[in-house]
Amino acid sequence: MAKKLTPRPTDSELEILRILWENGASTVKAVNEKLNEKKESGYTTTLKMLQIMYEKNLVVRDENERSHVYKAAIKQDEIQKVLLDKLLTTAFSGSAANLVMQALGNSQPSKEELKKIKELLNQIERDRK
Amino acid sequence: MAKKLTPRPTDSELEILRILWENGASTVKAVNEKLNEKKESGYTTTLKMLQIMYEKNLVVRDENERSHVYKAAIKQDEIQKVLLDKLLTTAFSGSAANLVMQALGNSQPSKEELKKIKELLNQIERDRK
DNA sequence: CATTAACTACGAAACTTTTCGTAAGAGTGT
DNA sequence: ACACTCTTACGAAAAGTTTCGTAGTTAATG
Repeated sequence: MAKKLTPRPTDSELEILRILWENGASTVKAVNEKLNEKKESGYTTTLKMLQIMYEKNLVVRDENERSHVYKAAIKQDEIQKVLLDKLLTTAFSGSAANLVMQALGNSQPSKEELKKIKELLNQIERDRK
Repeated sequence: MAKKLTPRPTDSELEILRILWENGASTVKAVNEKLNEKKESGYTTTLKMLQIMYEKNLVVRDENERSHVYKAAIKQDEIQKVLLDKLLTTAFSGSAANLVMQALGNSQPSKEELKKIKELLNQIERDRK
């Protein structure tokens, strides 16, 4: 049975994962074009990154076509959880409430978002009982 | 005028900053001892880290005593904001509400914490009007 | 005043991550 | 078959981070 260790993408890897989550399965060319919207980056650099990510099982690829098609191998949720946990322990000393309050304070949540958050809070309280 | 660029501590630097935030001004020895509670780390390694952090202005130091005394040069809040913003854009595509909900979902906020969060939400709504 | 202990400074090795150049294969058109 | 283009593979340079050994300084102690 293959071991399943927590994925810890580096910053660059995360950038690429975001493109794959947003755009779905993509060729190296497509990923590279997206990357280049933000910053200059050579084609083979992107290729190499994807190859490394493939070795690390961060992505899967379909080699049937001449241009391989890459796809994120992990869900965005999972990485969000991993990174959130890490931030929580390293920068917030484990206090989720502090983290949440900072996040709310620093952002401009819409009315709908506020509502959804409140509902979640109510639900947590209900479940608690 | 001195330039003020966003501090981006590395993981190890953040570990040391946490110790300084928690324990206040500390000698290399004290920091190293704290570090060693978690993992083996040579004295000169810690010293070097603090020296590098000093060059980067992540810490200040008092050289009056033979053992220099280091102190975090940035408030924990500031770093929290920087890292939260980064996480928000890189992993949550900018959706603070999603981040907040994940954080609430993954943690067990106490009754008091829930209350504080609700109050903050109410306040945001009030200010909105 | 020599020895030892507690420090700092600093270069450089070891590791990790990112970037890129070059080679080679495969398909297309002449 | 030849040249041209698009693509992958891969080694290795470049850049960034972490760890540590060694040398030198200061202060205290016999």
